[in-house]
Amino acid sequence: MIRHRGERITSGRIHILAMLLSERRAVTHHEIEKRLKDKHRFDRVTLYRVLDWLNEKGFVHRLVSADRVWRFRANIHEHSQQHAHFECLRCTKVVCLDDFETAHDFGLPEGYRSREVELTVKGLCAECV
Amino acid sequence: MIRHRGERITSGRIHILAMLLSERRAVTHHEIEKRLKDKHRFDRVTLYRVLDWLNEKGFVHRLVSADRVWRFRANIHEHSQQHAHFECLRCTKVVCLDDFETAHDFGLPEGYRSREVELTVKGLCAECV
DNA sequence: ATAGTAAACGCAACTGTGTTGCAAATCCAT
DNA sequence: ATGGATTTGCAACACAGTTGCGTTTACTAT
Repeated sequence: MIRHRGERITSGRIHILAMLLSERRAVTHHEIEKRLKDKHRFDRVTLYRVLDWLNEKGFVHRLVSADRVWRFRANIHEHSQQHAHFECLRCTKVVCLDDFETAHDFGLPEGYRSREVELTVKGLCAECV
Repeated sequence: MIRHRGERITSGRIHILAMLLSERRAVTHHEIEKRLKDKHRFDRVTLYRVLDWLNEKGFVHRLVSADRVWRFRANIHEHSQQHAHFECLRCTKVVCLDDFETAHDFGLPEGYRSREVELTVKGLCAECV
């Protein structure tokens, strides 16, 4: 995937992107570190840099939830300007809701320009209900 | 307002709530500190605690934006479970959009329960266009 | 294959937000 | 006014994320 776009390949990028692709939730850097610790041990900084890079290149997207921690998720629909996420109020898990459509007219003030829309639904996930 | 609800009054709570009520944006603790520095100087911790308290008591609400900083805003419509915010991608200003209605069915997974909905529109504000 | 170069990595040190423990100050009911 | 609970300020801390820099790695040109 990465080579196909003519980008530089490193083992970090491969493992991290593969892990994110296999995961349907948005995950924190801790979760990534933990899941990859047998395969490859990364410095925290490297992890952040790889994730930023993946984000910049459009392979993943990044979101911040109520605990103020970045979470990352592989992009399924590229170039999508709409994201919807569910945050569990109890276990803080974040799930991406891929299929949503919004009414687009949310009374923006005069002169304001919308570029991206993010919808966050907070509640309880199936395990925490 | 605070007394009316039978809650304890302190000068911090008064000044901070008054400031938030007079402001139509969601503001960071820095902005609050700056705006109040002639009237009253607070310790950072006190500010956070007052803001948490105001949030718990439902006088204000709290949101985290892309810079991972809490922002606070006085509640206009109490008990509202829907918030909409606009974030400027250039100046990171946050404005609350009070009038929005959502289509309510965002395909939550089986067993998930929605309790709060937050819509964030990212783009450029009038000054940054 | 090999050498050279640009990019990526690891380490250490740093920044900034937000939190905790505790003693001193303040609020408010009596 | 006074006593007891609540708030405040200070110092120290926790943790996510960042920066600088010297070393290593990936790719390119030979």
